[in-house]
Amino acid sequence: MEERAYCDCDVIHEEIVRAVKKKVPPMEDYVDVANLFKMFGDPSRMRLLHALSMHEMCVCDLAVLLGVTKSAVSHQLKSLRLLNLVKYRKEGQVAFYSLADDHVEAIIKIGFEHIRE
Amino acid sequence: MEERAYCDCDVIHEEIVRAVKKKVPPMEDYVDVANLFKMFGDPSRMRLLHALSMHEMCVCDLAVLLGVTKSAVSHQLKSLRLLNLVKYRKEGQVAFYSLADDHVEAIIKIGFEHIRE
DNA sequence: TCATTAGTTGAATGATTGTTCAACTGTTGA
DNA sequence: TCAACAGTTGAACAATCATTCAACTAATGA
Repeated sequence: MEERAYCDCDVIHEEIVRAVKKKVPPMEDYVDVANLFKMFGDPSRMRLLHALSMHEMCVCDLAVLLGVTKSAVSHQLKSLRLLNLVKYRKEGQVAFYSLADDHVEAIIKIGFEHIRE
Repeated sequence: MEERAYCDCDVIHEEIVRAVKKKVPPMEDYVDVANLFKMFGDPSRMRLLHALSMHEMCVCDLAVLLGVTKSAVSHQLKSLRLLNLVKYRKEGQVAFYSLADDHVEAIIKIGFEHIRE
């Protein structure tokens, strides 16, 4: 993650490395993209997102469906909310969660397509 | 990750949960999809994959470009190889790595698009 | 033939992360 | 007014993971 000054070997194909280096976006972009995909990189969270792609649900429903505590679900939903992957509407004390937009569903879809190739 | 028998709350919307439960794929599928996205969920690996999307490269080139050891790169490439996300051709002692197919590039692309929305 | 070099591997380590527990907030309705 | 309940939060813990180091394999070329 951190930039290092040395390496235990020399570059072999300098021209290529130099050319690629020129086109490399700032580190921050990679961190953002990685943080995005990290949300899809856990089976429980994947199940949660996939469930929400079928129907909006409250925290208790999700907890029962996934077989984990309300707390676990709430923690996960918070991470997902911070990255704008889910949204919710409140009805009394009940929070109905759903996917934030079609992008999220598209990523879920591409994932399932890939493993069933 | 493990199935639990209890939950600290009751289901609120039984019909919804039952309906969704019917459409839920086996756990193994979620594990596979999660393992796929996990590969894109690390900034270093994301940089590595993005670099390979521009040009095939050997382990040393990648190590210098990313500022990590050959060993680190080799470990990452092994994980990526096991999931069929990268392939390589050998020329003497030099292994030229590249993305396995267009699917991989598509996922990288969708990630960058998402963060620049 | 042997020193050099590209790449791999396994163990060790430090960091990250997913879950639970317990305590909390805020809303409802009796 | 207050008990019940949906949801959140933070600390703690166990598991996972990315990296390094050191030792190794195999190919090159002098």
